[in-house]
Amino acid sequence: MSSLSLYDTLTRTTSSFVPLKKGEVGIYLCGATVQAPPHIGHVRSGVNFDILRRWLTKSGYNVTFIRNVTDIDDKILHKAVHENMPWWAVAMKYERAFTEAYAALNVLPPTYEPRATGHVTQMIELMQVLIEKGAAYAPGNGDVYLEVRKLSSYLTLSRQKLDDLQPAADVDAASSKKKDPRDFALWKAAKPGDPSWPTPWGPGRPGWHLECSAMAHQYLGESFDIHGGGLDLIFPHHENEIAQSEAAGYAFAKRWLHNAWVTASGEKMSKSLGNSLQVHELLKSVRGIELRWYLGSAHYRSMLEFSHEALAESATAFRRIESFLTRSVEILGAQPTPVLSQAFTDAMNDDLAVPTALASISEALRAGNSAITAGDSAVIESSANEIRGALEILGCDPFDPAFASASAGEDLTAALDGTIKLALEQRTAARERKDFAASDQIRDGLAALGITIEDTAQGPRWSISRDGK
RNA sequence: GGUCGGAUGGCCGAGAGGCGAGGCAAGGGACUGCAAAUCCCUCUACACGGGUUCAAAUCCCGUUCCGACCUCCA
Repeated sequence: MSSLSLYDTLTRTTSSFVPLKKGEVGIYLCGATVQAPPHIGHVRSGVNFDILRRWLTKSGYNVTFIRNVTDIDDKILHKAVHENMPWWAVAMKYERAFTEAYAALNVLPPTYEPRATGHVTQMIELMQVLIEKGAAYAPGNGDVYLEVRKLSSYLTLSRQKLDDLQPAADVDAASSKKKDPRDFALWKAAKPGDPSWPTPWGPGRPGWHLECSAMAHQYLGESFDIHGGGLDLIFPHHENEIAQSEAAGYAFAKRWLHNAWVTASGEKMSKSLGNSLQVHELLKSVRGIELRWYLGSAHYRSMLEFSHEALAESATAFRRIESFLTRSVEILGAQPTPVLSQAFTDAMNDDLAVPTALASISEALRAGNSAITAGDSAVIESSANEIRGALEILGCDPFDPAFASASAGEDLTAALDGTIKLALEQRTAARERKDFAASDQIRDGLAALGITIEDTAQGPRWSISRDGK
């Protein structure tokens, strides 16, 4: 049995994963800033880390998975003006959109999902510690800053030098109270009309970075195993989290994992691409399980170049796997029992090498399909078990109730099945009397309704072939 | 300017010194009344130029192109 190795952005190397506490893993994932509907880049992060979580759980760890919601932020405030809604209504609206997207993709709910606005107390406490230790200062204008010059370890995650950074453009130096232009705001004084919370330094609202340090500390303690997020968070967000937390005396994250982007036309996804790559839009052309399969199929550290063609192709490949499992149930009369193959396990243990793991599924699929032709139920069963075991880890198990069709009830399905079987009996009769015109008419008629007929050794079977949900 | 990635066959996408992942598409074959599904076979690549080595897609040097971050992006 191999053991898990994971990459670490801090060391830029892959190393054996050893938890701080035997049998336990604490993960903090930077979740969404709820200021717009989720696009597939956002949920790729969710899917990638969900696979990590499932794999750790399967490996026997008790995983505490914290994924925050940033529900107060400049963009949310702007959006509130734009949409003529209170800022908290904007945050809630998009938080729900994210929750729905995660659910559609079978991303397991976090152990806890803390909101920034619910942790102002912890943030104030953290700032007090930082000020006491001399790492932060409140210049009297209501802001609180972290003094980055004092931190020798600052910028080690992104491997930059403080003096090489381009000077921040956010402040006109004249009015700034910062000791150094690169000092960053832990807390921002309230401007007229802004939401605010009372603090010892005056009313204000959280800076972007402070929340994560405060919440990670609250739920995972001074030190925890894995901190994750998108590549673009390395600097400044994660760098600043480290600065705040270490200056407060916490050891903080032992390992950093960052997922790469979904790109379109070689570029990182952005709002300029419009709404077409929102999860909500894409789910009109493929099912959630298919979108998840696509997003999870590339290695988490590799860029995934999005195209509608690639997505459609990926969905086709997935249906092929799903179709085998469906047929295995028809033949064996029972759902497969998830089993992990050695090849799959080894691949996953190698820094979650999902693409390699998928190759093992392909092999099992071929063996399983051949076994159907040969009527070898032992091999059908073992192949189906192995495939289901793999799909379960990838969060793409078609038997998972999370993917159960919400629209068609069981009664309806049974009625449809009976109806189609009547037609198929007619067709079989026609074929037996070699009236192929009549049999083809039935098949074409069903095809026009989106129902595909396949003649198998066990007789005809049908499936709904139309795209969509 | 600083930091960090990437370039693999028609397409997607792994690998990271030797035994040429896998998928999709395409062509051929088997099966079929014809299909569909399935299986078998074929096509075999690592941006460019040097170098190291018995051996380089993989290591080193250089070049080109693409991308990301550099204070509120997953």
